[in-house]
Amino acid sequence: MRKEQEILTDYLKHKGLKQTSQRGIILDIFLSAGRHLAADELHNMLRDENPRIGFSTVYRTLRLLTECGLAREVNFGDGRARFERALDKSQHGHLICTKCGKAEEFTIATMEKSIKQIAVKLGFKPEGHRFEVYGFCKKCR
Amino acid sequence: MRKEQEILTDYLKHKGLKQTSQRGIILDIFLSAGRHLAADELHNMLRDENPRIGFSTVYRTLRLLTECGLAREVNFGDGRARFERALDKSQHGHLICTKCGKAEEFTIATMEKSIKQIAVKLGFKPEGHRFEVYGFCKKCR
DNA sequence: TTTGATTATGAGATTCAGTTTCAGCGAATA
DNA sequence: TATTCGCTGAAACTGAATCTCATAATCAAA
Repeated sequence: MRKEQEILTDYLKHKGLKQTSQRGIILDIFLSAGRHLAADELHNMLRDENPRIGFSTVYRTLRLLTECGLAREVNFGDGRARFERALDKSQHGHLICTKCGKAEEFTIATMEKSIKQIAVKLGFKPEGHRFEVYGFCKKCR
Repeated sequence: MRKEQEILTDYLKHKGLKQTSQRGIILDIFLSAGRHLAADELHNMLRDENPRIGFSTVYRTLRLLTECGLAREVNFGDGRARFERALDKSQHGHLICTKCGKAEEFTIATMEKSIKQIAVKLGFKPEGHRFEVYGFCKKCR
């Protein structure tokens, strides 16, 4: 069993929730897909193979994956929540093209440290962050 | 006439748009208010003095202010667009308390440089960015 | 001024993503 | 296998944002 499936299983057990085929399928698709999927995009990807899985379930499962640390919600300012893999991925920022909508990732090693310093100075306890740069990608500029 | 009013007037003239009392009032309230106002919050602030100004107008005017560079749209992840003064304010990040919802600002002078370096390396042309840190503020931690 | 072209306004309707509801369904445990 | 209790899917609902349209207001020209 892949590590992510195990994490989900453990989380469900721990919370007294149930293992269902839908949850397994959704996790699989989520992991195999590229990054930054909106709930309805994932739902569309399921449709062909699993036409009986409803949007609500996809949505609820993405929430579940976020809760148990397998997914992370990101927002690119277009009013749709997107989800990306969270496990084994360090925090990073996104370069979002305002023309074609593509999102690239970038890491800033010093970013984490800077945040901590600022937060400590202001008595703020950081739990997570979001760093997005908007502009034009190589193709669209 | 304050500088901001002048900028709005110039912008309207330039675009062939019309000066209206509503636009003046909304700009005034926007400038006098604290930061990070949602459209409906601003609308509520108007209500007592100007019960005839509709929400649509507030909303459209905030868009207008954003267009002409007087306002900037910020998003704190709760699904509501907020607006803050843009003029004479350097780019900054926000520390957002996930408990009480309060947002503090912090400046990121060194971050600007990092962004530019990264963008250049990836062929990305940055136009603006958003940097938000979520956590617990001094009171709520 | 008055006129006339054109933009602005406000109330309500619409949209759209996200969320909730609820009547069965199905997984887990004994 | 029976019983319990969470899960599912379709549809209804929510709330913010956006659009529509009849009427009102602006402003440049006469």
